[in-house]
Amino acid sequence: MINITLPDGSIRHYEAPVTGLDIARSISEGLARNVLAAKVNGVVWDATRVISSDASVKLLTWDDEEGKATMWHSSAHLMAEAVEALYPGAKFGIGPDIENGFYYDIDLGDRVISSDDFEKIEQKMLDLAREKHPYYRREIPKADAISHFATKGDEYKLELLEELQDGEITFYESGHFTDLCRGPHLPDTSPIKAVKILSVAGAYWRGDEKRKMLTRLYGITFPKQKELTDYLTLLEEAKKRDHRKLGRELDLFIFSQQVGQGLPLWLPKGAQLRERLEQFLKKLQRQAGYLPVITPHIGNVDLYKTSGHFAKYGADSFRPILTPQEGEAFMLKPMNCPHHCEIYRSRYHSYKDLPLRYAEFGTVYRYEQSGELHGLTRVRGFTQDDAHIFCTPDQVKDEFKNVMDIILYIFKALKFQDFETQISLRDKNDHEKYIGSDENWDKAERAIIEAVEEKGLKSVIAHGEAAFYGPKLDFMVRDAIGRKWQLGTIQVDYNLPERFELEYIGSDNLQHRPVMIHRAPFGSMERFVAVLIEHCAGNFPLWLTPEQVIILPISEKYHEYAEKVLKLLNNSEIRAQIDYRSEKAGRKIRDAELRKIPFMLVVGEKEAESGTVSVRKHGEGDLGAMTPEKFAGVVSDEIAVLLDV
RNA sequence: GCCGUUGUAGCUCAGGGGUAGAGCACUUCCUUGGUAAGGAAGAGGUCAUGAGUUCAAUUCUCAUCAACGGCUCCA
Repeated sequence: MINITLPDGSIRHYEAPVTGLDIARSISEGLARNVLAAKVNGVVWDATRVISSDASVKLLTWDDEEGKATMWHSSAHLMAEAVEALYPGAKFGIGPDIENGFYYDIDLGDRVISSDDFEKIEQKMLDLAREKHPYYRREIPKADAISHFATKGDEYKLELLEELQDGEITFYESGHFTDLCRGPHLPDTSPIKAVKILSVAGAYWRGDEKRKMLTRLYGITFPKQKELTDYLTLLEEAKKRDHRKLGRELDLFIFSQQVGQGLPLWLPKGAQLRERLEQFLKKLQRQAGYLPVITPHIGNVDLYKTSGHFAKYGADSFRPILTPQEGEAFMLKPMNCPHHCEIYRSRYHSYKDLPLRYAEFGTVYRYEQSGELHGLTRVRGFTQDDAHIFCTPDQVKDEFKNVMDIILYIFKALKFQDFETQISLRDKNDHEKYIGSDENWDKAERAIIEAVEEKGLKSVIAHGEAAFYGPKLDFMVRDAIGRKWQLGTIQVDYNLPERFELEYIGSDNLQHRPVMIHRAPFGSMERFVAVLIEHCAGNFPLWLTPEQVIILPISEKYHEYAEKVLKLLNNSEIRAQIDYRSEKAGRKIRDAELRKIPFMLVVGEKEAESGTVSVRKHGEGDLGAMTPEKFAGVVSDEIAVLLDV
């Protein structure tokens, strides 16, 4: 007798060992048809795997993340089978499920797969799926596994096998494809009804740039054709939010090959947007006790030797600039912190001065590999909303929390609700990668973890992701197509104060070393604006948007009245313009809607006579007529609401 | 940097061994209008750059540059 506890707490009794599929059948045929895998005592298993003792079981379907993952993992095998059939002799690396679909890394020898080949692979997958091949799980001795792949000549699987212990090796077989795999998998291929190969890319074997580059095929599958269609529509919609596309359409920024790759040119509207963000943060920083500083765009190489940046990144930086006479070497500023350290060092400090918070919108230049550049999110010249807080060790946690408050306020004001936070700690086994003592690292890591806990923020801990000089807390936000970008960052640093021999005189009249906190709530203006564009699809909050209002005269006869309205609005600090073109109202409205201008004011005979404006709101439509004064009130009210968070 | 794809007008794209096309945008003219595109005419391109093949290259080959999708990297 076996007792199976289901998620609702009910217990079902079975005479003999059962599989997840058996349990599903005993509940309903419909469930049995939909079950993709079974979670047995918290571990995802094949639905066909025998459960021989009492267990709690959750049957997984397409509605469960783990059900989807199982389906996609099985789909990766299906794709591999199709590729093997179409490209005999292909060798296979790894093929996991991912957030949206799956991929498989394949060594095709001299052959190349391009997007033209996707259709035939999709078709082959569908043909194979229809044959309803079961996925068989087999436990296999290591020696047999090795001989299988040695015969096949697949060195990648052999390498993976080297790391596995005898007794924990399983093979999965479906159709003509056998793979070294931990599983779990679908009962058979039949749930895979809709297939799309999404893209092909190169990927280094085991993520190591020194090793061979394999062909990585990305795909996704669904149990229904409609879900695939919906997913593809979603992708199309996301593309419309792409900041590179909107940046051009809304005249925010451009790139020029003449100027150089990764060097954005901010157009007037983009510059206004960015300046407004800067002013917003500057105000917050004034209130929080930050002091502005300004430092040059270049710094002597020795400065970066002192900071340690030169040793770490010198080889991967823009080459130093030399003076013609003296032969001095200057680097384009890759970081603001060394400059700020020099400012701190320029005079004696008492503990009474601390914390000292130096803030600067500092433009830095970093050589990023050409393949890395991406719109405004990854550039070679960018402006950090940087600040460095010099404080006593006791002040670290409070200062850290104050910075978190600023970041959280900004995210709230801009409606970034679904951000993630990541605590990046060092890899304790890798001493090469970091500078500074273990003791200081421990102190800094503890301070961050505690501050995050005390703020009640949910976060993930990433070991080995710390900067070389200290641990950090990053705020990550996703772009339109789900890629994660780091925006705000707070980093504790015990190392630069050491390297620059920074000091303060304590109440004991002895010299002490301050702690430094690097922080940038936006991260970089470029990346932040990029993510903001995608986040709001170009419909910026009223207080930020470069053009708040456009006045649309019905005909030339009302230009004079339009100008009167404009003057009034400008006096109320509202950013408005007049569309003087000799176009019909419908046309002017359409263009203003496409430009995503929040308010349109239609003025014609009626309005001129009654001293009103007809207000139309972007995306909503006609709000009716009101006096310009009342409209100005509407605008300032809306801004007040947006900023009251 | 690596793998793959792409590069034709400001933008979106069609075309194709015999020195180029559309729509939108732009300019001018007509039109003076009421909540998502009024009409006409015009101007605009060394077909990314450089070599090669050819009687002839924007088209084919190669290289370079850049963009795009990934990988690696990211102070």
